[in-house]
Amino acid sequence: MTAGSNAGNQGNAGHHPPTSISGSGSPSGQQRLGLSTGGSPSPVSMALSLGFGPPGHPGQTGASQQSYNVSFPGFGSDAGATSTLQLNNNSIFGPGLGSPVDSCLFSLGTTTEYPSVAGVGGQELPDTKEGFIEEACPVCGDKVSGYHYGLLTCESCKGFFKRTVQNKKVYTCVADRNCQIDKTQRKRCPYCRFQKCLEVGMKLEVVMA
DNA sequence: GTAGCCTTGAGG
DNA sequence: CCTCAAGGCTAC
Ligand SMILES: [Zn+2]
Ligand SMILES: [Zn+2]
Repeated sequence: MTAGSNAGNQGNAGHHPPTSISGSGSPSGQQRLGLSTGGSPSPVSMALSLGFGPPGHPGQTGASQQSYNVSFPGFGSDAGATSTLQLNNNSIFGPGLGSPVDSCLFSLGTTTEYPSVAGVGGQELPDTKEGFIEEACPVCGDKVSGYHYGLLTCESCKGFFKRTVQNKKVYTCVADRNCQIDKTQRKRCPYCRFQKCLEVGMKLEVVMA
């Protein structure tokens, strides 16, 4: 459970939990994606299954639970690693938010990979000694401005994530929910952008807290 | 709606 | 007092 364990952990009731990433150790241990291709230069070939519980029925008791199921069946090391993120209670996609989809399955081709983040080759951790060489936002690839909602992201994605969660915005992908999120295309499909935000590990609880 | 900049406030 | 991140503000 590389991801499941720390999916909703860290009682971030306070403020800065682990800010001691300067040079050693893991920041907050937000290594949720089973990208542990330790030794496997495998490309990003995976199929993500986002399983939304309640499709958004008003009859629901307010959608007490929200679960994102991310599975990676195409990984050599971890065959079929499944990460489950469970959001109890205040699910953003609860009452007012009709989930755009019940379940969507999109596959990222071999050529489909993140901008320039360590991503496949490693984790989304800063890096060795000199601060973070990887100053690329894991979502859009823009320059990182600092830690936002659990990981290093750019200012725009920080604001986007904030706006989305706080105002409980609902987006809809006109395509097949597999839009490429780029710095220049990130405005194109907010749905896929937000999905990538979650996929990358941005924490909803921090915003809703 | 987007994104840069500023303010706030806790923790060290 | 300094640092960092959450969140507010606002020009575009
Ligand atoms: Zn970004
Ligand atoms: Zn899309």
